[in-house]
Amino acid sequence: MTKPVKLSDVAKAAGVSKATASNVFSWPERVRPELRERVMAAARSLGYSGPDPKGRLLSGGKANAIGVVPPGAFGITIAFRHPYMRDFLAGVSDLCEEYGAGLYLVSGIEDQKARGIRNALVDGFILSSIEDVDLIEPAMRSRVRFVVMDVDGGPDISSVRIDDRDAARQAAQHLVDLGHRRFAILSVLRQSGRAPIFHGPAETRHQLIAGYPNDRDRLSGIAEVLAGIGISINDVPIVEVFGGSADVASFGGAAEGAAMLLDNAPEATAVLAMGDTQELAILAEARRRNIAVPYDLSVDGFDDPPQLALADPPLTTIVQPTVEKGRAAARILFEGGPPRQVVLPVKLVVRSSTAPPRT
Amino acid sequence: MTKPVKLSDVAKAAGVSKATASNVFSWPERVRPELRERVMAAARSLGYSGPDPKGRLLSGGKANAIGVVPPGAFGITIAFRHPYMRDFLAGVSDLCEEYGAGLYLVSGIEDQKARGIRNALVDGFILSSIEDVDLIEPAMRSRVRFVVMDVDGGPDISSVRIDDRDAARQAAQHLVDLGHRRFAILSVLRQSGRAPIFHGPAETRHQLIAGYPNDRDRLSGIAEVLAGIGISINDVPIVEVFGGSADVASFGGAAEGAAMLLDNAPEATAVLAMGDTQELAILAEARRRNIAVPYDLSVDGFDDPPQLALADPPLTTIVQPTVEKGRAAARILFEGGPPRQVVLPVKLVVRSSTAPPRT
DNA sequence: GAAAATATTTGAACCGGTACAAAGACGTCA
DNA sequence: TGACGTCTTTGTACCGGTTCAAATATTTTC
Repeated sequence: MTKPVKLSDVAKAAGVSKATASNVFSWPERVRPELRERVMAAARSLGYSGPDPKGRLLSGGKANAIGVVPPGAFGITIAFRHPYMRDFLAGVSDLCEEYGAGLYLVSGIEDQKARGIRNALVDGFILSSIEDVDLIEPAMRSRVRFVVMDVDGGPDISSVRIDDRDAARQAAQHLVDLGHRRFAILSVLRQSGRAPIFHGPAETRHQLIAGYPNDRDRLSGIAEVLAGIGISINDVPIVEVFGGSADVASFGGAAEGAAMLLDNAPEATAVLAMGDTQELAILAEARRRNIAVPYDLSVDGFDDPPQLALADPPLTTIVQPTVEKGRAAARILFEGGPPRQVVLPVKLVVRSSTAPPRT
Repeated sequence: MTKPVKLSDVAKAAGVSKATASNVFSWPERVRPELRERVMAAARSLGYSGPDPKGRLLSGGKANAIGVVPPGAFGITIAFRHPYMRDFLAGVSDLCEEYGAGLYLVSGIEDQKARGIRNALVDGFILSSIEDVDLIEPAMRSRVRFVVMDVDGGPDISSVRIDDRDAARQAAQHLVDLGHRRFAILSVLRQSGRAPIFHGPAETRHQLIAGYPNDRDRLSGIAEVLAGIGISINDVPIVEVFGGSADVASFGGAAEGAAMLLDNAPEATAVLAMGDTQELAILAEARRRNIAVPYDLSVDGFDDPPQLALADPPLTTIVQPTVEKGRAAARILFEGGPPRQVVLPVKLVVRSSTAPPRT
């Protein structure tokens, strides 16, 4: 293994200073053509193919890449297997291409992630999921900019998220417009391994619920709409359940939660499921009980992996602008400037899981 | 913007040498606990959060990442949108996760790619497509290892590809077994913008064809099987056509090529399409002419994007072990050692586009 | 033709760490 | 007590470039 040629070797061979040799590659127009050609010739004959990015990087340069920290416990591979992540990253990659930057996927699961963040050679980060909130701390320590997805980290942290409250309003309003008056909510518990929790009537429900701010926002959006027709959110039965992934046939604990909800709220004509997994779980549980969706029960949810449209019946749901979320996050990183908080609008897609109540 | 703290600042603050401070972070067990704690305390109070990867990288370290150069003219975004690339990268990412390394997607289209390669901060590369053959040169100049996909670059270049000849044998044998005797071939021309070329009877057809070695291998696999039943490949009508992407509704020039083939080989009972786009194009053209597949014409192809299974009728085709290709390529990079050439087996998936000839 | 303006080239100081041999500290054994 | 082995710590030389002010050439200007 022969020692690799470096810039100073070329400079010496061409009889110029290192600085000049450097200019030949990085600022050719600053060097007299004759000399430039001499350096090039030397480089060619030594087999030098341009500055090593390692050196360039250290010397104040940019890595010319942004990093994405994939969510959850599956590591990088989820980036290519989960429909949401694929769309999201497609958006990120659009901007990377536009700015001629590379895209780096940070490996590591669980506690390894922080290490992955510290060691990544990038100019900025995207923490791609709400599950990464505990990575905000290490990300702030790292010396590069970053953007958090789905969380409002305050004015000092760049973030991109959807308008959860408005999303909930749209979903709830849709059911109200259909004539529903008796609701039940299957909410999200973001703690793996926790059993479903049933909440009967209670005061200030939407502040007590154990979810993330996003989930509280959704609840308060629902509360707002229901208040408009004289219903208090405090009277609506709620089950919180850890959802797992909609990709997993079992839906994690969501199946159990769905059963609990139907047990405790048999009078409901409409269920607001606050996640895609939850929505699929309710559908499955309803089928098991011979409850016809949407005739006996309307189901409306959040998020839209392909399964929802392919379900039977196709599920009404709130659709996130997933690709646009990726674009927005990357844009913040590339454009620089002070931290920004971007809130993107969502869209209610009415399919066939909602209908007027039977009565 | 305050100047970032560096290792030497910490060392000074703790009253130790830079080397000791470095050890505290990289080889803690080499430093006496008392001193270690003193350095850590200094680091904490200065807000230093561990060695900057930039410095570490330059100093002989590894980037701890491998790069993938996406094929074609779409840049990175194809990595998340093209079914083949998604599967391939899922395989690559499996290995990255296993080795705790990051995955870097190199941006740049066309001639920008070489620059992207030179500037990428990675320990190794995968040139992910046969379309990247012209990048082998720049890749060799770069100082890192690399693997080429789908091409046999000889013993000095690591490569991963499928057994094209055997794939063709399987496809041809399948048609022969069904009883077909009159064949036509829709081959691949890998030059964008070229018009389809019709090849009537000619000598040593499979050597003259203008394709890549892979396509020649496929032709010679077919030739071998046909020779077994007394048919010379030289008597089989062939159209070569640039395929474009199967994602594009128009199939690029493939539609034109399909028409040319059916015009010139009306007697054929079976078409061997040498690419997925070609197969879809033949199917579409047959439908336009009211030729029933598979009753009037059997169609067998290579590669298996989801469209093929969803086509009407579902298409018989050769399926590549796409994920495994990604794994194998990454494995070569991670395991190191001398260049290796990996050839993976393929599988014929019989669906509904092939049947015995009508006669 | 000389001073002034402009274009090139260069030396030296970083960029932020790691590696390794040599030096110093400490304990052990004869 | 002195030679010797083991642990720690340190000085110094890289890793491979970029940058910038100062030095040197080359043109312009009058």
